[in-house]
Amino acid sequence: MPTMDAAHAFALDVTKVKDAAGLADLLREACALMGCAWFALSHHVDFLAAPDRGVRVHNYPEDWARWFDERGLGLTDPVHRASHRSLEGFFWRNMKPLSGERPEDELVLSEAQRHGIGDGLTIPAHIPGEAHGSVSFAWTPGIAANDRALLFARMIGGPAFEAARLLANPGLARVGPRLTDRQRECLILAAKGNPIWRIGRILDLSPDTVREHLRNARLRYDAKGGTVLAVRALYDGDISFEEVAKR
Amino acid sequence: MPTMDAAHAFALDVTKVKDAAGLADLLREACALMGCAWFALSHHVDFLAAPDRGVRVHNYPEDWARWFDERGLGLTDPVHRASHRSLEGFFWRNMKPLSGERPEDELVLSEAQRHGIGDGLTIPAHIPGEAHGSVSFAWTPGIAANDRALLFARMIGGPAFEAARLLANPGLARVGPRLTDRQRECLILAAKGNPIWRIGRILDLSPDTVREHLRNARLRYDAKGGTVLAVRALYDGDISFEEVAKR
DNA sequence: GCTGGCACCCCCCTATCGTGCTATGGTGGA
DNA sequence: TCCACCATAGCACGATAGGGGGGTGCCAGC
Repeated sequence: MPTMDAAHAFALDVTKVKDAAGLADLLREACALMGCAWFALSHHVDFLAAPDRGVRVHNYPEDWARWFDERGLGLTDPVHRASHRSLEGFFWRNMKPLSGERPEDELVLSEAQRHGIGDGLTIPAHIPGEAHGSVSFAWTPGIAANDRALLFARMIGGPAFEAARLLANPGLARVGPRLTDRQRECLILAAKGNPIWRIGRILDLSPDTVREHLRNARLRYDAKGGTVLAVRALYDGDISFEEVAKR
Repeated sequence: MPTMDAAHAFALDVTKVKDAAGLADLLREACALMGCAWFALSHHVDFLAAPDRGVRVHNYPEDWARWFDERGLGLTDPVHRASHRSLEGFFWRNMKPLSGERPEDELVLSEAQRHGIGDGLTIPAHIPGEAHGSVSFAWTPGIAANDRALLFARMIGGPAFEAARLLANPGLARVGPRLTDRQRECLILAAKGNPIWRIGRILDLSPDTVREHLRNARLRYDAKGGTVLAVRALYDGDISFEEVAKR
């Protein structure tokens, strides 16, 4: 039975996990409490065909995970899409209005069904300017996710994701190409709307140097222009809205 | 006593609230269950000296609210800052490592204390590319926020904020200057890195028209350049990361 | 009937950006 | 020692954006 005490214990334990396996064990236990078959905690990192940033811990069938990955569903997946539009956690059966409809969705859901994944629920996890993700629990076809499980998932989802975040990047829990300090400084000023010459004056650099830093930053993100660079750096957490907010 | 059943009831009731007063009543009840004195649900909308976007519901002393507003603490407030760096909810007494230190913080906290606001906890609420906010509960000085309250707040924070979001904008739950459709289309394509001439080709418009739409969009956001426009439109929810993600 | 907002189109001009190439000095690891 | 990476700086060119004009037609609200 999922209880507040169990959630409390989970929140305590999860701060102590050392690796993904430990996190998986805890999620498996939580899963058992809720009577569900599957769990999946994942960063949504397909944004730039990301290499290995972020963490994914799940007990889905390997077949399904492969099918999912081969199609690069990290962002297109209806559950992930819905989780980008919500914050409170939702049942999959209720997510259509959140994610809108896409022709491929039907295929994804039926394929999941084929792999023994029926109804489920998802707790979104967002931090402004950092990697996004979600924690999901799913049941075998025929069993409906219930309210109590959703409440329980709400209690443990945040801590679980926070733990994953720390595992992904023990240092500052940031994901992404990680610009150099100078590149970040230049980018932040540029994203605030400063022309290059003023960035140079502010940082006491030659305009050409600033241009060079921005150029290298663009290279890292494979971004054609300054706008794309800013957007991607924001999404990936190299810069945050707070830093870019004009003050 | 905050229980899962109470949280469940809250989550049901909160979907039915019609106005801010109704939401306040529910939060007051939740507050009573947790034994706390204060609640505050708020969008963090000081970003652009925002006029009236977003919702704020609280029972803080008027004096304190005024003091807070006069200083424009919407973004600078240490609790809000910390909530921009976390997702799982936190006790105020533990938030220093999250928010970093600023000299003014001491003043804010002691001023809060002076108004009868002691320890508390905050549940952050973020949606990529939408308004940020948080739900906080606070106790009178001397009483410490407890774990059970945190768990309870985790269960009700999301639904409460979601309700506030819908109140703020019954239509699509979006906050911000709301660009016209054409402006949005142009901006999205521009933020993907397309040069104006290509945007024109895609939308079957003259480049000058595209330029015109972008110009008007910039005017609305009072944004100097395209980068600033994209960042602000992202922050305010006129466009979302998903739309801007290269595909 | 007027005003305002929106979408649409056209012109010009200049500041800025994006990019290609080069080069130096420092640092840290293999 | 050498290589890789970073920060710094410079130069030159073409592409682009941003800002300033000028218009048209449509529709809603007063």
